[in-house]
Amino acid sequence: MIKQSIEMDQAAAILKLLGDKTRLTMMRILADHDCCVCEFVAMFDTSQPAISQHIRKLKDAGLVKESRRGQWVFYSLNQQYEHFDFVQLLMNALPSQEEKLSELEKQGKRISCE
Amino acid sequence: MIKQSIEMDQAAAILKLLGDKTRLTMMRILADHDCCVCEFVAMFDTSQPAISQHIRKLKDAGLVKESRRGQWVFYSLNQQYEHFDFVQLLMNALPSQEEKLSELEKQGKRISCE
DNA sequence: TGTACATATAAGCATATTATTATATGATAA
DNA sequence: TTATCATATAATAATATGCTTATATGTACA
Repeated sequence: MIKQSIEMDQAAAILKLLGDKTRLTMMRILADHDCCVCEFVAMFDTSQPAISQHIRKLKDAGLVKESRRGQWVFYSLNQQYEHFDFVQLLMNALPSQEEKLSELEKQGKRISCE
Repeated sequence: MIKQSIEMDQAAAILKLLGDKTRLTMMRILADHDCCVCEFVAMFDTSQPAISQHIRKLKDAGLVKESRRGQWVFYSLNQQYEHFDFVQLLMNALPSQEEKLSELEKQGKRISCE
């Protein structure tokens, strides 16, 4: 088995993207479940355009993929991403962000998208 | 055994630091051997002050530690760093940078510091 | 078709980042 | 003690980043 290793500039680019608390948290959440934009907006203390712009960076880099479901746009980790295993390794080293979602649920904001 | 998990803002801060090709490569090299500043300067295609400033960021964050040996300043990974295991996990996922050092050796620049 | 909701994009601004040049500091050795 | 080498710091300039507000797009539904 050949160990396909990531190159340094690619790794640096990924780490740079993940070196932002909002994006990193989004990714960690997506590692557990798909999420729609409005949930992220409710979850983070920032504006909808800011969220949208963070997501776009992740999408442009290929880390996440989108799927529209009616009015809503859901995002998920892109398992076809060239360095998905590298991303996963990282996500596994981070604490689950379940509370973020349960908070939403408490506020009744989770279901609003489903 | 309690799994001491890193917090998201700390993780993001580390990833941000490592999200720079020069710093990331430095760290990967240090994961294998201590290195002195002049070696880094010879290795990367950038100025001595630029290198010095990158190292400072890593040092300020606690990721590396310095030790002066005569005229030279050597750096090494700080194994006492609170999130050393997180850093190591990352380094292990990256390709060895041995060629960078062997290039130096070829040019006779490696020994210049020892 | 028009209104409402979800999301994306554009433009502008404040701040952060990184490199460069010039200079300072610190150690060694003649 | 002065010259030299190694490294750090300061000042500055160019560029990147991330936010905000305003607006556009896309979908659903009355």
